[in-house]
Amino acid sequence: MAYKTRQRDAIWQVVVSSARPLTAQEICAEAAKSVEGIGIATVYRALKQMVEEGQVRHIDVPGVQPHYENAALSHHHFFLCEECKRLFDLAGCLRGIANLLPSGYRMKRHEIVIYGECAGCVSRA
Amino acid sequence: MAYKTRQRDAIWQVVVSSARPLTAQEICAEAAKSVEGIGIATVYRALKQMVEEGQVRHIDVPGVQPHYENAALSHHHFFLCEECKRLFDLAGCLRGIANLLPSGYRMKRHEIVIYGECAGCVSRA
DNA sequence: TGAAAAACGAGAATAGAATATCAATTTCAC
DNA sequence: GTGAAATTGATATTCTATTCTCGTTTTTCA
Repeated sequence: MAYKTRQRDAIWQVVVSSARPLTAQEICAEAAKSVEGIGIATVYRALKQMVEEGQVRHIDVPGVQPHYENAALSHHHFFLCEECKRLFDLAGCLRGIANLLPSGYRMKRHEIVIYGECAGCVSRA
Repeated sequence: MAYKTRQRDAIWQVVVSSARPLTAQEICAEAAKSVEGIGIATVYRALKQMVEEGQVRHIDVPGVQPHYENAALSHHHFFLCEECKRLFDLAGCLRGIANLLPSGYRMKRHEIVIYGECAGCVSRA
């Protein structure tokens, strides 16, 4: 049985209230504001469980550590700022992706990642 | 100065004559057919140099080891077969990718990866 | 309230790709 | 052909995100 703990509550709160995907480190740092001294192992344990239970999504983008976000968010893709290395959500998707497939191939899912500079870094430059 | 060696020739030949991106391991195994006993360190060294010199492209797709391919190939994306774990090239691209960007964001490049089953695995199933 | 089960935190251990090391071999310019 | 410089292959080492270990603490529920 799963126990309800201050640590897990804090981790969950951080994930669902974030406007963008976060790394385990970022989640740990943010959760530490509510639960002082929370350990990174606890964050990994909780995230792993939440991913298995389908509440949290694990996001792998080349070039940066894995990120995590609320799995309830609708289908979308990501933007990686090469300047500040932060990952952002992109709204919407594209049509015609299946047209890229050679005949005989079956598509199960797809990922789109855009690399560049976020608004903050563009204006700061 | 760079010396021309049997090993490098073999590695280069494997890369340019492959119909799809290969991993360092695959390249090593394939190159071993021309140069018996070629070591994995040599493959990594050669690939690293070729990437720096712009002849070879380093491809990072989540879930599989890095792959390498001829950098002279025109812009395209990738398909990962979740059954046989092989990576394939997809011809062409999509329009309107920049439309996904929030205002103020600057796109430098993009990646599209489709996951599914390749023709071989579909027909074998 | 008490006891069993689960979770915690700190730090050690793991794993796997990539790099470094180094003696032996190969390449190249002359 | 010769010697300096580069490369090779085997293996040790590094690196770092994640998991494991384990003694302690917290949660749950009768």
